[in-house]
Amino acid sequence: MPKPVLKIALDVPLDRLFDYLSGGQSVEIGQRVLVPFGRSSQIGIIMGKADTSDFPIEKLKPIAQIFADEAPIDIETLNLIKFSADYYQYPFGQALLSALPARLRQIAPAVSRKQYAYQLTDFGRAQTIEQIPKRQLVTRRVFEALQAAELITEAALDAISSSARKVAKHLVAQGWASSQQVQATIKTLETSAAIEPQLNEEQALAVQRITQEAQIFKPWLIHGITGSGKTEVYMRLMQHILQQENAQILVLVPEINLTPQLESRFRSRFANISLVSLHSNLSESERLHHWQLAQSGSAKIIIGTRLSIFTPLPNLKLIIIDEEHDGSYKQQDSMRYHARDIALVRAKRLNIPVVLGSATPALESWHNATANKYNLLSLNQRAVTAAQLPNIECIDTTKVNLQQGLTPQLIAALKLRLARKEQSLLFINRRGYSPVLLCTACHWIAPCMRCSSRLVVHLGQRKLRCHHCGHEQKIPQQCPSCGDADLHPTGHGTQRLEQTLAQLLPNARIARVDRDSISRKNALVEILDKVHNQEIDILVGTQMLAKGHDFPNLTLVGVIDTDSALHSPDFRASERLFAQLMQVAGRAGRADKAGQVIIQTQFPEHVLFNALRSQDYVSYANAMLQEREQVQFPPYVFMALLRAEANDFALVQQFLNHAFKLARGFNADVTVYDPIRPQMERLKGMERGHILMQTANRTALQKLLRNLVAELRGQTIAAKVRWTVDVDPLEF
DNA sequence: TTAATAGCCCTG
DNA sequence: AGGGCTATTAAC
Repeated sequence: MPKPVLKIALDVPLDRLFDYLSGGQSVEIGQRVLVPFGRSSQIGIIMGKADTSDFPIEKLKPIAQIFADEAPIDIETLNLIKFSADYYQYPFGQALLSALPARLRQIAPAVSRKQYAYQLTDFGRAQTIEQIPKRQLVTRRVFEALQAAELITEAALDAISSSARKVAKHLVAQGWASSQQVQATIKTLETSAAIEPQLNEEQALAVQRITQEAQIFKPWLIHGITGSGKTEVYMRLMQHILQQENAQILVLVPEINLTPQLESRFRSRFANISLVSLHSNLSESERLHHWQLAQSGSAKIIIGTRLSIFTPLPNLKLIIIDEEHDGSYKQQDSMRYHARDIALVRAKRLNIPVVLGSATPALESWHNATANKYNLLSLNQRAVTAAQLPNIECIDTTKVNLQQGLTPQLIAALKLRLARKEQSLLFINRRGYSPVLLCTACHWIAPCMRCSSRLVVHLGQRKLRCHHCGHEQKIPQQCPSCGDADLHPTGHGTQRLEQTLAQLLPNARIARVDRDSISRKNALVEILDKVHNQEIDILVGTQMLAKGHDFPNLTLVGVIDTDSALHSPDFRASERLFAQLMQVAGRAGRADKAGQVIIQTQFPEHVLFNALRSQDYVSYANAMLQEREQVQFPPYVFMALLRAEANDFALVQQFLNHAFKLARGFNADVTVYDPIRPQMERLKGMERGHILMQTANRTALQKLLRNLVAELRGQTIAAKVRWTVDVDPLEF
């Protein structure tokens, strides 16, 4: 006789389970159900079964529906999400439901697993590959695949390219192929795997050491300079792990911009192994489909962004975290988890290795490596032996005459590359035309009405725009403060730099890469293709360009203005800047051509630039760690923030003062600082404030937060503000 | 958190 | 009495 009471997790901000009657149906833990809740319905997950309830049993409602044909979520995944919800002080039900694909959170549509498969029509069989233009590579490969096999499923098409489905549909429209619906299975193409390059000594050693201990929990930190071939090491490890039957591997990547590259490298190396990606650019049904392939164990390699750390993976044997220092592993809303930290927990619980890779590890990770909590593996040689490290120089902008923000040295270097038919990259971390609109008469600066920020001039659209809240307005004709008509866009952004370059170097072919120019889905890929085909001479862009793109003919990198980060009040700003500059510098001279990096700055003697010039992450990291230890900042202490915001700052103040008194009373081991305002005092019309809590004792902090949150929930003042706890915050 | 409802002041 | 507002409380 099945137990009558079910404990169910729901997507509600109440940190507890709800009891329902099973109605005599047999159910499993982890199964998805539909239940009546209040006057509506909710999707829930069964977390337990019991004979009785603490709630009056006659008030319990029966569940409305069990999704019995779906595989339940396994206990390991449920426990991992439970741990995260507890650690990050977030309601478990919400944590759990938000880890599922959106389709599984919706009440209406049943799960769709129908899939299409394609085959050539008689007409299609009569065609030859020569009829497809050489440049339509994907179309050619799809056509070849269709010729070779009787029936090609969508999963198999995915293995060719992410655009292969579209191509197949196009072939149907042309009458070359026909489609039919099939049972969802997963087949992959048998194609010849890409050739494996020779490993250098360091790479070989890294692979050897990790594979020797591949059956147990061990965190590895691969510190490899740009171009040292980290990806090749990952792939050898994956090959080794995949020898175990059914083994699954999770590869975390920071952002979706990076995924297609890594994905295609993995696809060509592991041509006959099923690989899926999980990221927010997928359609809802694709995401569900990939997630289910992962959950069923049929997908062996899973490449995903931070959320994929919570994907059910029945045979997970290895976790790889690429660019582990990247801030996008930390979620900045709802449950503010850090995917890298959760990955460590997951690997430990499964007793499997976890590999972190970076050219500039996060100081937290570096600290763990020097303390022997992580095993450090260094790759100091570039994998292409001919490739040399770039020559980095700083130009003092206070000592030369700038031409539209550019130093003569940088302009000369750009001209030289043009003459040599080599490519250049200019890095400027400010999009738009200019960061401020200034009235030269009264020094009024256009502010955002909803945020404590300045509006950025976007000349192309003749608009002022707030980069924090998205607010847009027309550029005023005269100063709203003094009526003067002399309003000047001041400072440089990507658009202005692009325009300046076009004037200075009229023959250069220039492309700009920032969030504005690549809003279209394929725009970035198209520009990068053009760069590869030598159709672009100069790339202008923001940090988007810093990541993982390999341009063999790029020999010059110019860095325009990063000085503001040198003196930022955020103690992590210099760590981020160093990582970013190391990364952009690494874009120069990857192949056999020596690269040059020119940094324009007012502070050429700054220690950060000295470390950068010698490409010396290690000594700079050690110096930063020493500083952090002296002033007792992370990783030497643990921090948590209680953040609050409301339309009315008085409410924020009232709430934080109350919380402050509570927190002070809980635990003397934790230092609780007075409520303060963050750098961005106002954001999207909300007044903000926070309390910082700090301690060397993580357990004490956890305990305090648990008590504090429990106490605050349900207090009247807490209902009047929006508040969240941020454990191990990255931004203040 | 949302949403229903209890409580309160106001008008008529 | 009932409209309109805010504060309180339940959600299984």
